[in-house]
Amino acid sequence: MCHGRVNTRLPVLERRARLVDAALAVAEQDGIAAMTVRRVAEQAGVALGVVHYCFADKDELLDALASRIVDDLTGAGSAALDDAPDIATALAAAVDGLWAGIEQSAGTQLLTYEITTHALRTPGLRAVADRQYAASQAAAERLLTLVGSAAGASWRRPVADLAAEALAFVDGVTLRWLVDGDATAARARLASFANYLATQAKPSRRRSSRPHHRDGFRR
Amino acid sequence: MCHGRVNTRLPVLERRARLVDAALAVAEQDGIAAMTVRRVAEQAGVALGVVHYCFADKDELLDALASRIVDDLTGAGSAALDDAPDIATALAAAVDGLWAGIEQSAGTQLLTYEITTHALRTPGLRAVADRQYAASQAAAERLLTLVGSAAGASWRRPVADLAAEALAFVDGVTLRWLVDGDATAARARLASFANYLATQAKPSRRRSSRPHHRDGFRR
DNA sequence: GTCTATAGTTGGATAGAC
DNA sequence: GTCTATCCAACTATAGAC
Repeated sequence: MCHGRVNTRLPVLERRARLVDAALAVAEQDGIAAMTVRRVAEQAGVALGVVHYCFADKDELLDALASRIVDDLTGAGSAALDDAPDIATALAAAVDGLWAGIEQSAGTQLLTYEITTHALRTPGLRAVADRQYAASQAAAERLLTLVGSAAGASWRRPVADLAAEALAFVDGVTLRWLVDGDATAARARLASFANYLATQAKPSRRRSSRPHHRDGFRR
Repeated sequence: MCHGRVNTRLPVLERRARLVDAALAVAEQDGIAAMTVRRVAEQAGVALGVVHYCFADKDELLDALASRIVDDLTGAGSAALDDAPDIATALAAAVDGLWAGIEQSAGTQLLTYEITTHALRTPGLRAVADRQYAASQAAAERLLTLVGSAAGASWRRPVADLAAEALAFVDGVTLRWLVDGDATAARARLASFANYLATQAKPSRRRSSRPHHRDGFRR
């Protein structure tokens, strides 16, 4: 007979996954401080003890939650970019996609900041914060590389440096948006930074649709 | 008879100030979650009940703490800038001073992010986050205006916009520095943003403090 | 594997003595 | 104004029944 959809008697890994789902739901809604073992158990529809059976302690659950969020966020941001006539167009498209993803996940964004600060305060969770930034940095580098190739341009400075700067800016803009709720201003700020980034690229291959060429001089 | 230095029988306002001091010490050290009413009372050397006598509840104490931090941080950042030959020099000096202030107050910086996220999660503390950003925005505008006049330049775009962008960038750079501890990279990122800001200014008056005019022809 | 029951802490808040 | 004593709620974690 089929194994059915009942919640009881799940393999541990499956149970862990569902508990992380529950933890995410609670933390997204009411913040990291509200994510207690009790509420997670309640949200998952299991008894309190089950959580402690699947995770050594609360920190381990939080660690798993952080990994889950990192996977969700970096996985979502990897949509392909269409070819673009120039770097400004490609950057605008990238910013659009990026901001759309951010705007529809406000709770998760806020939660990310909460997890970062909490990890910095908790000795045993130091690796969590490192992982968050390593993943974000990698995603930013991937996106910039994609933008470059979509526009047929290359970057004048190391992509890692540009990605770090872009990441910092997006972080700051997002945090402020969470506070003031002004999405229009946030988008304008991102557009402004995209303008700056455009000055950091130079055409590296001839675009088929661009008859004229402009000479490159350094800085 | 003098009123002495004993801790007992203080006027309420003085007592409140000392409790905020204590709250700041605790929160800087161990984070906002560790800032319990009990620990604050202990740190201040008073009984638990005293805190509840001076503050209606914990949120009111936290509100006062947030105000205190905002005052400290924006007050510290208002050092005068010397006259500078050009905008790049003025910006470099401003960044130096800004970063020096940030680097020597890591605990407070982290605490600021914690307070922001906590305020966003707590309906009664919404005003706290708004106040933080209003003060930061004002300080950033003040600094940029100062930079402009020190270099005898004016900004091509509204100072408010540039300040908001600078604030976002500094926020993001600071948060990442708190995670990875790489002050050199942080400074490099700020310097890079200063370069961008320099392109947003144009000379508006002849420098007067120099008898020899090495004047600025724009290369 | 899952549940109930409970131990053991810690925290916010208040009442009432001094 | 300050302190002690106490209430009550919520939390983490574990032990042991099923």
